[in-house]
Amino acid sequence: MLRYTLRQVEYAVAIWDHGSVAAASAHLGVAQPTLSASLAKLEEQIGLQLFIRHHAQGVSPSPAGLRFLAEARNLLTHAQDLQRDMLAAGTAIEGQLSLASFATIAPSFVPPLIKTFTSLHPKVTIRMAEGTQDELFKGLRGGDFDLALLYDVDMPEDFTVTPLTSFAPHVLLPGKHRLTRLKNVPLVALKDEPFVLLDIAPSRTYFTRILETAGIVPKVAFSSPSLEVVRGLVGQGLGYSILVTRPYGDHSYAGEELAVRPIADEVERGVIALAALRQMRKTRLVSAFEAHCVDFFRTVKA
Amino acid sequence: MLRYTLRQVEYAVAIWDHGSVAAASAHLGVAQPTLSASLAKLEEQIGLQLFIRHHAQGVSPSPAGLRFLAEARNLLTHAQDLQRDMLAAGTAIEGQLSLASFATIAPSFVPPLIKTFTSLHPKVTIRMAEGTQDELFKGLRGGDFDLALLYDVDMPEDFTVTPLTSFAPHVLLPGKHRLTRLKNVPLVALKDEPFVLLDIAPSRTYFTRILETAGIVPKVAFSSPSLEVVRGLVGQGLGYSILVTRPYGDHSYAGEELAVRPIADEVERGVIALAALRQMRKTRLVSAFEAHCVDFFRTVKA
DNA sequence: CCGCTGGATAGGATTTTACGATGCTGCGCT
DNA sequence: AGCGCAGCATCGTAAAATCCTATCCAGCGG
Repeated sequence: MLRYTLRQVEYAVAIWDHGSVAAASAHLGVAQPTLSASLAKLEEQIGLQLFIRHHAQGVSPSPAGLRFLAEARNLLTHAQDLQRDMLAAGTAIEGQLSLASFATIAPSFVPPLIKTFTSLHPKVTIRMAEGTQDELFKGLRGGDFDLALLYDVDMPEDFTVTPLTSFAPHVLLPGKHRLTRLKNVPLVALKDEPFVLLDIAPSRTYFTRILETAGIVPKVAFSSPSLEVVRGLVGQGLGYSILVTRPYGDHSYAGEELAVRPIADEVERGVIALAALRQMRKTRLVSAFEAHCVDFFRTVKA
Repeated sequence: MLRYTLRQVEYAVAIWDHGSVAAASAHLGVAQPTLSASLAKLEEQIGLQLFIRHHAQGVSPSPAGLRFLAEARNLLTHAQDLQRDMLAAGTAIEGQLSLASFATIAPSFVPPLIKTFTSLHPKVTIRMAEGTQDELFKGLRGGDFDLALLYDVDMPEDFTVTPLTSFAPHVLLPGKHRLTRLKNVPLVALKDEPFVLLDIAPSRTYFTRILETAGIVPKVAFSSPSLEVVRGLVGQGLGYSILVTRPYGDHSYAGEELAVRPIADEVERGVIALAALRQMRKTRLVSAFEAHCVDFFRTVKA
């Protein structure tokens, strides 16, 4: 248990600097008896007489006091540095931001977001992480991330959600599929086709809900948690898929041609949002990044 | 002005270490609401949320909190180190002692005193200084010295004095002086001899007082603040002197023979003492050295 | 000897810190 | 599904710390 306070150290060092209790009192804007008592108490608590009192002539450090005071000043600056850093961390836009992103969203949006934000605020560094929705939730709740970029689907109550933009899901077909003739694909047309499901929460429930809302029971032929594996499977002609994320270039990793078609029906759009733990008080850095994301997607859309 | 206390930091770090307020409470022996309130206040004062609260599952640091806590732990160990050092400085026999000595006493006694003390307490270092009585007083009052070794003559009221030993003053004569025939020299025999005065306070008044008490008005032919210069002057046959300090070997620096004779009269002895500022609370190191000096002179005399 | 300077003390108001008791909420067990 | 448990927050209150104003007291200088 510590037996002295930073306040006491602060006062003692000020008395040292000014050579007298009275001078320190004037300089600190604290009553002289306050300093006198504080010093007496500090001396009692550390069991060391710090100053020699000269009547009407101030005080001077004792030999042992001198050693304490030198060290005490170090401690004081240490404490002041910490305070400065922390006040800055709460109010300035600098330091580290921990951003997590849903795996399929990250590649398209995180790099440009970071690029534009850090060029506005060069003193900011951003740590990135990816994961499934559950991992993002866990990370936010566990304090691993400040913010998470994800789809606004099945969000628990303890998060705040800031919608950024939305995308209509599309049908993904093998390049040579007969339905590629259609400009827009009605969901009923997929009724009997084999379905390749992107199997990550919450995408899984989102996609099946779209189909079931249209009265279709999807025939899940394959499923994978990897977007690129799903695209590869479709490319191989093993079925169709319904996706929101649309990488640049309509080819799978293996090179097969893919066809992307809008859905003719009115369907629930995939809403990309920024989530934060509701109970977390946001630092200015976090708020600034949040605002930046909103801006970014507004200007991208326009 | 610092906006947080070491106590708050201590508690916050403990909460971090134990993963929950309740666990920290049990470990610190402090009521849980106390920690809870202390933490809330700290968070408010530094403007940062440090922990995320999990209902019935403890707390975990937020991303920003983690950075604070890491730094805070450094500060805490810094503060604890300082406290440990200072408690040790007050109670253990280690660290630095600042010892001043009256110039003529130093050469004979300071080296053996230090030798014996540091061999008993190897962790002690001793800084030495020499000076005239006035310089010793000033240094003690100004906090430059812990203790001063001096003659107990004309001591102001604001010092404590610990007598260590005493020496009878002696008459110093040129080697060939006619009075060297006497085994003891009565002071009246010096009545018309030229006197060489060791002119340092308080020796000056001490020696003249001895002579005047015997009804003699000394004929001061020469005076010098240096013991060895006085001995040299006597060696040259320029007069006699009265001294207390008696170096080994009865020759001056220049090599002239000197004769030392006891004083036949009953005279005031020169009392060597250890002085400290009365208002100074003594550290254990200072007390130990004081006790050692008393011991040392008791055994030397025996 | 008197006034000035500067530290210590006294008394009292305010703030802080601590406690016990209790409330509230999510998790896990039955 | 409900219930108990775990764990943080809140409330009320007592004790302690902090700070203020007013005053005292001791050296020093004129």
